[in-house]
Amino acid sequence: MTRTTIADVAKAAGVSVSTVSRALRGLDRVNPETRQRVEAEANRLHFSFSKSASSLASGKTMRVAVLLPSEISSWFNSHAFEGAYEVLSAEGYDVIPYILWSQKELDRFFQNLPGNRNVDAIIVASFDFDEAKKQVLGELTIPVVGMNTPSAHGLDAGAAIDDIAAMGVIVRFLKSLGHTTLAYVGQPINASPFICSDAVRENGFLQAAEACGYGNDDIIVIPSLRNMDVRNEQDIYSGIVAQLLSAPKQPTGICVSVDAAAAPLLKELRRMGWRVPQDMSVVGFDDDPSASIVDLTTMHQNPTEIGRVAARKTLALLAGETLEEPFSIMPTSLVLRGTTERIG
Amino acid sequence: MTRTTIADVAKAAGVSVSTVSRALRGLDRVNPETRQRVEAEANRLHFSFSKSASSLASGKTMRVAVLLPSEISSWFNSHAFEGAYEVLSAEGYDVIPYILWSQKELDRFFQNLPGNRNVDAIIVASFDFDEAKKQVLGELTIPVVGMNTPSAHGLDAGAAIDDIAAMGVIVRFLKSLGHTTLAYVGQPINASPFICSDAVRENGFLQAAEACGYGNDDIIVIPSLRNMDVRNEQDIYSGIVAQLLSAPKQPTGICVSVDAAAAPLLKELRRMGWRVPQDMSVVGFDDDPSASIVDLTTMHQNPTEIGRVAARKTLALLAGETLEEPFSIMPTSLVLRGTTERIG
DNA sequence: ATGAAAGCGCTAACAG
DNA sequence: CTGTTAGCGCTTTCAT
Repeated sequence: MTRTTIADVAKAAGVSVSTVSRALRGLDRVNPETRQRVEAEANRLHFSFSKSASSLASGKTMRVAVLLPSEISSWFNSHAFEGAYEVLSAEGYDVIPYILWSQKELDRFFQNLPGNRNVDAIIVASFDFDEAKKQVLGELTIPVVGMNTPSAHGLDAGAAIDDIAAMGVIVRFLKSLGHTTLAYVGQPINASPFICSDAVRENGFLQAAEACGYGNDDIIVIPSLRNMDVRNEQDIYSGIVAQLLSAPKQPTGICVSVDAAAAPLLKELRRMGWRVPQDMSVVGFDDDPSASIVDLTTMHQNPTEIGRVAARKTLALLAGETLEEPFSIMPTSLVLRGTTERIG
Repeated sequence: MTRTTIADVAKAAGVSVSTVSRALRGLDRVNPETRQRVEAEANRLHFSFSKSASSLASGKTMRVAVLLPSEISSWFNSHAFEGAYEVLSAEGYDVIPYILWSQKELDRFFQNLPGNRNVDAIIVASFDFDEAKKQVLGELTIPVVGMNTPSAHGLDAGAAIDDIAAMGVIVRFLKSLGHTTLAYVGQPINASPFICSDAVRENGFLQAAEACGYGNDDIIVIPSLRNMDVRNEQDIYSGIVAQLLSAPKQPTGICVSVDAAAAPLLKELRRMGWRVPQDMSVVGFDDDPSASIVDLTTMHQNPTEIGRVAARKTLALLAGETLEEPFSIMPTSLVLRGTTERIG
């Protein structure tokens, strides 16, 4: 399996390198017979193009970067990545994840990628950037597309759900069930310094609650614990339950910002003797596999599809097209399961 | 953000390209002052290397491919990938997933990658290859490392759990609990034509059962349904439960090949009126998040660590080192939770 | 329809 | 310590 180059194929087929190049890439202006011969030789010699050489010569890298905050193993990230991969790989692109755990790595990424065309496009998942970064992104000549990024600034396109509207649906649903006191529980364990759909959702909760006539005393917000010392999960959730139960007005309708936090919270709530849904309704967000396991009422979203749509926009942009609708709002829907019930 | 090349930096710093190259790559034989000046200019001009040019010139791509069967969003795959990413990216490598859903894509991968150094190494997750592929892999001059691949043939190194031994532990545990009739439930929904830890585990179950003195009538195996028509999940699992309950000798100890299948199975079992663990013990495999949610006794493994170890071996191989222990057995441990109980 | 030639941006000896 | 000289393997005009 010694490395064979296009020159080897050319020699074997008795043609020039450029002919081989054209033939193998399916360009026109090459005699069918010649093409056949070339293809046969290429095959025989196990030839394949060197991506580096191709991209150096052509200026196209056939690679797109996908920026992920914190981890690729989370439900959202892995599915969004997969959706993007699915459509991009079909067009021959390599899709390279860049997992950015910290600000430092973000900086490193920004320092290396932009300048010299190392990728043809960038897809960004979930996180928001500071103004300086947005600036840089905006100046980039390659397409930058978002997947559930909270802001469009600096991006050429994007696909995202409407967190604000979705939280509105949840709040109104809870109100319709007769809950007069509501709580919002932020993602308890959140290592990433970037993700902020959490903040957006909290905002949506607050707005909707106000619009629905809930007073300041009728709502309680338990924020994300970003910089806390490491404790075991159990402690974290019982702490949250403690806050919930010790509120002046005990909430009966709980919005949890992500399903992943809902399962342990439910368990803790029940351990403390509360009955869900009889005493308390709980609504999650995502509809990940854990939601169906614990029979959680939750806001459904489809990250795979978000990834696909983002990738399609990327492809269009790469093809030089102008998007009629650069930023798409992806659908979301409330799935009613067993953790919510009419109160009273 | 116009593309600046190493030549621009050289001109700006008043030195030659090769000096810039040396300076920026941290090689010795460059005057500290010169280096400073070069770095300053590079910074000012937002210079960064073109990977394509570097790899074309140096022969190193600084990229490693990770072959994944079916999906990157599964618990095992996403974590194994992440582990590999973690150690590889720290050394400056891009790590590129290749998700192979079908034989066709596997073929395409084999056709494109091997010949011309497009990656420096390949890491393969979970799946086994046919002899022809192993042959090709073996002939490859770049390192090929496995993560939980059932066979070592064609690989230069690997990190994997011992499925056979782990199943032995499960079977003996169930026996110790007094279960006289056992069942093995294969992964019910399995689109991939490659994964086969399933088959290996089934094998391990059979071997251990025999070794423990279980007769042919004392065990029942419900195989993976690979090529079945699409049905809803519910139906699939109730079908399994039906098989379990209609067996001549009804099993009381159930081994499920993956946790992901255990949660729905448990639900279905209970829906049919069976009490777990009182009437039946259920043991899973993986210890993924669903296991702790449903309080499942299961065999724990750490895919992230498997990915890390595989990546470290890859790095060592890339550095030309000879591994003292090319193939490592990764630890596994039975986690006792609430779905198992002494029978009778 | 095909070939020749000039790079793409960088690394790697080899001189100096 | 630094510059010169060749390529790496391919694409791309431009001729023919």
